[in-house]
Amino acid sequence: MTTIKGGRALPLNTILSGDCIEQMNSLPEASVDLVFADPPYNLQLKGELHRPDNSRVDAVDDHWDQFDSFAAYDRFTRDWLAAARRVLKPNGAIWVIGSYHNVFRMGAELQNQGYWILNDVVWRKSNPMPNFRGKRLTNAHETLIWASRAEGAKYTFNYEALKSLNEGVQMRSDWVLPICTGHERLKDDKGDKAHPTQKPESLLHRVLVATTNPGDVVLDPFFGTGTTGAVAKMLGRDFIGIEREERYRKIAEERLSRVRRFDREALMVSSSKRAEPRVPFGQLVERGMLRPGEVLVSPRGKTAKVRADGTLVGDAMTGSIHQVGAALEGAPSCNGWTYWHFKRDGKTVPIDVLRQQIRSEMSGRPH
Amino acid sequence: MTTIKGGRALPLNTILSGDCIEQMNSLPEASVDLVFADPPYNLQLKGELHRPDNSRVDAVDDHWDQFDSFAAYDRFTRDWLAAARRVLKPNGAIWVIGSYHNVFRMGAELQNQGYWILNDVVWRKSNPMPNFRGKRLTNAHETLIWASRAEGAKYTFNYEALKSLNEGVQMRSDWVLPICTGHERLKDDKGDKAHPTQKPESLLHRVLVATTNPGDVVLDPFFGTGTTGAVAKMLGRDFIGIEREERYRKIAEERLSRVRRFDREALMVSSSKRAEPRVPFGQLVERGMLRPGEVLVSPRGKTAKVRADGTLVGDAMTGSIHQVGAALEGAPSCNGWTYWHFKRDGKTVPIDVLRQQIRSEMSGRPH
DNA sequence: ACCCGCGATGAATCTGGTT
DNA sequence: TAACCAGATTCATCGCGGG
Repeated sequence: MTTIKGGRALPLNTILSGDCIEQMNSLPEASVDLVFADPPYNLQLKGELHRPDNSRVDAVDDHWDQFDSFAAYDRFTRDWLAAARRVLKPNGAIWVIGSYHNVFRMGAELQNQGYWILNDVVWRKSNPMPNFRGKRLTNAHETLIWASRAEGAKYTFNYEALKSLNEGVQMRSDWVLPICTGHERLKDDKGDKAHPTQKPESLLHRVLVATTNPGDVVLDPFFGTGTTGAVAKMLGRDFIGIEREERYRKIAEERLSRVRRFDREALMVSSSKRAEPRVPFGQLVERGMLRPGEVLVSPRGKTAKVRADGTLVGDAMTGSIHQVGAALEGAPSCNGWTYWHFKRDGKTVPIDVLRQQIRSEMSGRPH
Repeated sequence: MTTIKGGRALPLNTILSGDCIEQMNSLPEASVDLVFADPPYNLQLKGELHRPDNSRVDAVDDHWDQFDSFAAYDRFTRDWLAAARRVLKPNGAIWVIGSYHNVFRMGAELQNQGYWILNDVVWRKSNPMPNFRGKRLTNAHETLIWASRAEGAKYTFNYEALKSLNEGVQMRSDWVLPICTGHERLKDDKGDKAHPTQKPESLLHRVLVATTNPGDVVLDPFFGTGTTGAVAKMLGRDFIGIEREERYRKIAEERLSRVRRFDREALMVSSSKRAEPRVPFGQLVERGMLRPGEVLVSPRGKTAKVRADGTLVGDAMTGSIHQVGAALEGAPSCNGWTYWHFKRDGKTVPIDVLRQQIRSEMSGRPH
């Protein structure tokens, strides 16, 4: 348990029982970094059907019947998404997963509530169940939606880590992963599958590496047998689970007790340049790596002269390395660090090399 | 022109001008077999976007894609879907295509109106535009929804035809197809793209082969430059197009005049050459075949540790399996797959064995 | 004829810290 | 809060021109 402002406890790394909406509403607001939600779509709604105006269903037309069950599902979706939004930190984000039965309704409601969709992601199953009757296409994928709490939020995205996971190429919105089978698939006493829709750990691994950092709090309001919690624990994230069914909670507890966290070094992830400390160009001059008066050269042969204050003098233009580069190229912007080169021993070297040198001195450790 | 019951003419193989809702409402009810609709996506683009090389991205900023609010877009969606449903035959079906900006709203409204969703289909683009700022996943797919006019309708589905299109394996709900480029992409007088969102003929080919028969009537209420009509004509289906913008209608008319029935069949057999699928090393980690923190060994006894993002940590060096191998050997390059080994049951095994395992799971994998 | 390198481009809700 | 500005960021493919 961790105590946060207001003195209320955040029940970290535990599974709460009961209704997820009530439980989320009992948590302090703005307290979790990420929500991962795999809600049910086969709700048993018959018997509690009301139109929005509370009139009775007279069932002349099964179209109406359908409308009412969609309305009930929409109410449920609206309520749990609102509860999730309340507990999310301002820069938090959410993942939801579903199939065509429910994902369109979730996506529309996410937008209605002010969540800001970042990507929809297709989980392409490498080993789906075939369509036996040959009446439709093999349903070989599920859809995830990744959204920040609001437009403009500074969501977490470990771009470089995902690029590494994908062998150096930018990660796409379609992910090929096998469904959960074999030893990973939890069984009950009778050897049947313990949960009908257990998600593969590989899917959660990718989600959590992509959009959380170690120490983040991940909430799963439909915890089931605890895949989210298990992967969170492995990856050094904290989790909060909510699950209504006691039998799933028990299986999840047992599963979590067996999970071990990976060691700290393994959890470090490739970081982007953006995360590295900023080095002002002037420092290269101060340190004598470049001399005032020295001439820098662009790839296409333009030149500029270094001044003592770290500005450049080009053709009819003075300013930062970026400004002068942009002006010379007629471009909207320019990264002066990679644009400008200097000469040493007959070789032409980008000035970024000097920045790297300073950075490695600062960290004392090469990356 | 064909005359049907009630004496009203069905304007086959022509492009109607004007508002698609009005035009659909002027057609006789229950008269078309299939609707294919590629409506405005309601993209909400803020500023300009530049590629890393500073070139400007030519974005979809056309007036027809602008809506004031979700409410306005929802009204538009409700109206055109209702109009389409009226003109559909009882056993008719509809395809809509969209991205995360609009597809959830379309899917929900389809369900609300009593359409019966049969599949959602993912068009996985083999050559999408990358995410230039590294802030999200590459948006590498669009979503299609296939729905019958009502639950229980006897919709058309050419199961065997699709199976043969797919080298004898049941067609899945994810289709890998390139975007429309090269000579197929229509250009205007200035050599720029004539329409910002022209769809590839291969996509329409698959849709029409799957869910229509020769002689069926296909209606496209957002005809654009006429891809639906062109493929329908090639395949011996009749079409009705509706398009508001005169410049698109003119281009489509000209295009259709050049199309000949059948001349495409031979070409459309998907190229059988298929390279071995690339398996990123990171997938072995995500799938739990290797654990973060686990130590890999080289033939000459060098070691490195696996991280959660699929990179290796060696002596004073972090990077891909290939980079770290090359660095340790002082070689310009290194095939990490054969260089690195892991231990299981006392045996030392190259990691390439695990890659083979994944590939065999994927095999039989259709495109 | 064939190969290679270069430039162009595609439905995109695409920055973030400091002053 | 708005303005300013440093500076980080791309993959597959096609067409074309030169060798």
